[in-house]
Amino acid sequence: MFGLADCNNFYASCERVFRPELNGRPVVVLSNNDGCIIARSNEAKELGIPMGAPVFKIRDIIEKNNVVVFSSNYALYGDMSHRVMMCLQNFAPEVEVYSIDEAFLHFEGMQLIDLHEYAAKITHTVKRNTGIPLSIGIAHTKTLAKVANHLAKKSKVKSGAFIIADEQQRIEALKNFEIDKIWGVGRQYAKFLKNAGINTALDFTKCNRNWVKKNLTVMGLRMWEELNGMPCHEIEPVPENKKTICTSRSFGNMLENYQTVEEAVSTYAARCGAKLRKQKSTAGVMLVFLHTNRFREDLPQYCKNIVIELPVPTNSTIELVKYAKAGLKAIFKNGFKYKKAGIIVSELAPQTAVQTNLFYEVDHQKHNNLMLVLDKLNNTYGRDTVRLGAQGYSKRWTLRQEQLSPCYTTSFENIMTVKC
DNA sequence: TCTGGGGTCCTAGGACCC
DNA sequence: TCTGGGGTCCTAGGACCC
Repeated sequence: MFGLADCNNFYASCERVFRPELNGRPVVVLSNNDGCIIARSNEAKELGIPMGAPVFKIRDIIEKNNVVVFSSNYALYGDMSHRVMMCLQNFAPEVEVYSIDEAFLHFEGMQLIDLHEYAAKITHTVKRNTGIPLSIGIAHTKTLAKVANHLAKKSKVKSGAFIIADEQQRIEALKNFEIDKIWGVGRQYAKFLKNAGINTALDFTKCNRNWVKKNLTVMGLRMWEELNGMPCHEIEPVPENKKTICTSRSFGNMLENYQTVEEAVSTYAARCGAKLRKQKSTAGVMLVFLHTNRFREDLPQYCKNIVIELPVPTNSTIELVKYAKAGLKAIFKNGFKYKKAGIIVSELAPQTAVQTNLFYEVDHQKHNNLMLVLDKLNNTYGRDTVRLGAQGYSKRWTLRQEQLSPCYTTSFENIMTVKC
């Protein structure tokens, strides 16, 4: 059996762990730059606040109902996520961390006498140890476990668990399960399937196999098989290395000045370097992009990217920043108000297998040694403690985060305060 | 005034090979 | 009027996930 453990309203719940007086009150968490709603407590959902809504469009709901608003605090959520995942490791031989707030558990080889009891024990323990409420769905395939998890959340049973163990339960669960809630059915497929008269998960499982493959590709076919109880997706306890890495941000304010954009882009390149080194990869190709604010139809628009082939694959921040700056120089045009820029690195390869270039003069060993020290310092004392001059000091481009909570669990000062 | 930031996989079609 | 039969690799675009 597979279990899917999914934290309830994760970001909002993280904030509440350290502000227990907010229990029972509507809480929302915003995206970067305090732009959109990306997490809601149950009370906020009941007020009809939609997921993804730009916050300025629902300002009146927020004020009228005294909704508590937080900027996103990924240092906090990342650390809380880690605690939840560590706790889940104790309950199954194989655990796959699927996202910041979700994990698949594979109960392979376990003699589970009473699944309900065991699932309830998991949710209870995670809540007790971390403060985070959890729902868990258990079934014979990952896709069915996803369905079960949805039903666990919907039914609001105290244990937070829902189990699809036999054929009758499977049919019962799928009978009223809306097609667009299935894992793997997005907006386009939902529209297509509804047009074809397929409205529930059960309808879908009764479709002709070839028809499914023809119209929804092999992805759809796997979905169909999994919903019919035949596992296609295995558990992946060890995460694969990334094949592309992207660092991009919208700026807190629109930027016109070249120097300022260059500082931002250099910082994104440095961040890509750190991510590459973390998974022991080098990048062979870099893409730099830049664009104006597409929502401001009253302003002139500009959107451009450039692809740079690196002469020798690298993960050195010094080199990556150099190429990022060159790329930016090639695409930057004066006279526009820029809103967002980013770096995407690809053609990733293991850093142990770099094909060098006879005519390239960079001393890679020297760079590697330097990066090792740089990472060590920044991991210990905080991001960008040591950085390239190109990344700047002005911070005129940084995020807007007006409702940021303290990093309760990761900031040195906070931890000391709590202990005292 | 204010609109997020990451990723993956699959397919069709074109260019090229023999 | 008639125009072979295999392949591979690459890319853009479209779908999906959190």
